[in-house]
Amino acid sequence: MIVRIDPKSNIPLYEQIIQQVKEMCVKGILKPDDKLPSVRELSSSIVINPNTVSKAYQELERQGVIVTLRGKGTFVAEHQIQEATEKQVIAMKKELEKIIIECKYLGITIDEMNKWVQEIYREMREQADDRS
Amino acid sequence: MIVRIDPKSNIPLYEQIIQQVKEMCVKGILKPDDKLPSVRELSSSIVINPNTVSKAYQELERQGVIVTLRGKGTFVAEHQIQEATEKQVIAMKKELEKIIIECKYLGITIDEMNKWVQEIYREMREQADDRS
Amino acid sequence: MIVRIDPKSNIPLYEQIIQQVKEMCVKGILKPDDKLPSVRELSSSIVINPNTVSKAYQELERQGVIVTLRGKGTFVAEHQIQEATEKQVIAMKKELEKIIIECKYLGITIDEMNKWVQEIYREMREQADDRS
Amino acid sequence: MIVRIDPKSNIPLYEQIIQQVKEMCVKGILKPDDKLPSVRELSSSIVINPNTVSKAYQELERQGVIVTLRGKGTFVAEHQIQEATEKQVIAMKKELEKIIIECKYLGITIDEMNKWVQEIYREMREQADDRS
DNA sequence: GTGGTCTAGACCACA
DNA sequence: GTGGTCTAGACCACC
Repeated sequence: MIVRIDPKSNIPLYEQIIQQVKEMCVKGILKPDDKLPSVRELSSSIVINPNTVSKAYQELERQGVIVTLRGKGTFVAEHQIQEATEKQVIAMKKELEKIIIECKYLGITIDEMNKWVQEIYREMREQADDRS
Repeated sequence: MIVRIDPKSNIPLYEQIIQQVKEMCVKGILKPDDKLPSVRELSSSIVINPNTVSKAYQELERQGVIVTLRGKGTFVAEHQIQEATEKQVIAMKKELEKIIIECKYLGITIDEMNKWVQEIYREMREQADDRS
Repeated sequence: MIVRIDPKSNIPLYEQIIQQVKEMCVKGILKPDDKLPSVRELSSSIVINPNTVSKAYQELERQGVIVTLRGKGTFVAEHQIQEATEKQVIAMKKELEKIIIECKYLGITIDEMNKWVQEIYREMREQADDRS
Repeated sequence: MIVRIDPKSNIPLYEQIIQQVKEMCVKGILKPDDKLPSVRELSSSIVINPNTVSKAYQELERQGVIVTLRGKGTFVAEHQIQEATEKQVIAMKKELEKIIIECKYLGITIDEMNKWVQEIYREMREQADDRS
């Protein structure tokens, strides 16, 4: 499992890890029951503090993305479809609106954005298929 | 101009102001040359520190959304479509991907997201038309 | 707000803080909008690391017990009645069963336990009334 | 003797075994002088490390729940009602309070909890009667 | 070996 | 002033 961290980003390191793990799960690069690198392994491989990795793993577990088996390690959980709460839906919508407004200012058209969405979705499907 | 701030949100107050001003500009609620409330007016109306409003205005001016004329006040700038740099495009794409992944985990389908995009765009057009 | 920590307990320090804050909220010692001591204040008053207090506060916020206002501090949230999920109900039931079994081994009768429950409940009501 | 282990639980495996054995004793599924499976038998049947089972058995013996007769095997001990020390009583009370507070936050009423207690007690009696 | 917790101390953004 | 993040390094329980 390859994780790429940008220490200059304003996104917290642990958040970057969370996002990448989720991305890999969605894209099928990580499949249920796959073992994640141990806290120490990952922290030394990307040269950050073990605590930071630990925090990321704990949050991922809280979200049900991974499970930790005592003394054995950390594993990708079974995919479970959650039911989004209304709050969460509103939040996502707001996020989307934010992006659209930003794109408008950057002169990016809705057509371009639609193309991106298709791309992203295609990538998710393809990679998932490759591995199944 | 009505600004709604949520002090409990994890989004910085000054960021919330920036977003709302930009949103109003894009939706046509604020038009070029419209006058914005002064820092003191706005800060007292939403009960936050004037420094926070000031910071928001400064950032908005830096982005070319508004202009301040010394002694006259702050006004909405002429809409100028920027040319997005490659970095910015990649950033927006990444943001979009992040949302899509998140929605996937929340059980929100791509169709629903597409509907949202249509909604948001329609809202932007309609309100802009009302005012033109 | 007085917090008592037992560093010898096998319960994590941050957990002890969480429990005590919740207890004080339920008993009415802490009321909505009351300000909690800052991370630094509390950590120095009970002589533990600020990170530990921070972790407790973050978890409390995640649970909706408290809210943090950026740069202002941490406050007791409005009481909101959650809807327990089935999983949570089963977990609580299991916990209760565990205690009952343990009590059985210790020769504690069900009548004694019932008395405890009454006591605990009375304490919660009384203190809440005192403050309202 | 059927033991069900959840490796994903945050409760240590050896603790889960202890709890289940005690539960079965209290419910009358296991009676004094009943033979328990050997460490190897149990460890292979629930697919965990023999050391873990061994640890559980040792702790159960320490608590006087079971006895091991060298060369013969492990057996359920005579039920002996202990005299609870004050420390233990306080600890159980605290545990109970913790649960009640938690339930309060989950919107579970005291009436519901009382029903649970009745249920649990009934189950303990019935199964004990079946076997006597 | 694994993850969980804690300390000591630092820097940063926010208000 | 506030909380949020991160590092460096330690100890512990569990398997």
